[in-house]
Amino acid sequence: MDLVNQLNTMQDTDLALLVDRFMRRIHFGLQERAPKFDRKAIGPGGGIVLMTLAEMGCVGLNELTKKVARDKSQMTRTIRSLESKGLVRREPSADDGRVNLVSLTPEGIIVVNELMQAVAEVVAEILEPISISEKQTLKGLLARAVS
Amino acid sequence: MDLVNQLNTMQDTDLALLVDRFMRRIHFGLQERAPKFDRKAIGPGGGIVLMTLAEMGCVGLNELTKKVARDKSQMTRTIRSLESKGLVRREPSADDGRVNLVSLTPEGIIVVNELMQAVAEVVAEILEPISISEKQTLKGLLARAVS
DNA sequence: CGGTTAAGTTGATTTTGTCTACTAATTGAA
DNA sequence: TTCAATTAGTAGACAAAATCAACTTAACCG
Repeated sequence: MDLVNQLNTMQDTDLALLVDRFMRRIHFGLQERAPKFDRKAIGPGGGIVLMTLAEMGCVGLNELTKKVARDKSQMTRTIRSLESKGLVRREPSADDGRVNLVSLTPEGIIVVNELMQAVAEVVAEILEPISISEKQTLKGLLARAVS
Repeated sequence: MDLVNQLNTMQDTDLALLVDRFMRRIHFGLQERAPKFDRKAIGPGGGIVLMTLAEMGCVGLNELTKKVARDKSQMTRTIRSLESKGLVRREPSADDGRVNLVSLTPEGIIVVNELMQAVAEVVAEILEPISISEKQTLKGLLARAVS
């Protein structure tokens, strides 16, 4: 790594802090609005799973776990909780007897739509100081980084 | 809000997921390297506080709490833990008898430097697919958003 | 067939987050 | 000046999430 790269790397530290603060602001923003959309008390953990399911469709628990970058055992419990609330459905895969396919129920779709609207509002609020084209840039960069 | 804005806002949802995944990847990256730099077992919570202190210098607990966007009572406990490890120091403020000023000790500075190097490496690794100028853009956008 | 790997579950433990109540110091206005 | 309201910080209790290890079952591969 050359000198320019090294100097640049050292500055990346605060990027981690920025991302953390971004995350926390989303969190607080959603918490404020929770009474309006979180009637099922899904919480942050459940919310991320639901939104990821909305993105991925019907998917095995393990694959879902990798996507959200959390622990398998925790995912089992989160899914069970969402299932008990009627928001997701599980069915054994026909192809592979080990995998349990998880997907949103019709009610889950309603709930995740309400959630996503709240998330969109909160994010829009946080990103208010930057322009629309900059938002696209930001999203594109993040997507390339974490893909 | 006009139609274009509204459409755009709806897409902001996945930005929250991207930020979450980014955060988790930093987390896992650091966890892998933890044996190499986290000799004091400060953990994620302590790490964020130490890095924030490195950024802010000597600062009251309440101000620090607002910066990292966490709970006051939790911050009290985190600081106490770091203090017991000799990484931070507390002293009552001369100006205001209520505030406890927190700052890094010399040992804390050493530890936070090691930590920041690890963070920088992990972030650089995650951001490997994007160019240096794009990193600057990303950081600038995030800074403007969460400032 | 038998060993190895992968998916998922369970249990135990720790770390964080959250909420309420509290003390002490400060502020500010009658 | 005095007293009510606010602010900084602490403590306790509890809930949510993360972590780690052990285990079952199914699939894979030689």
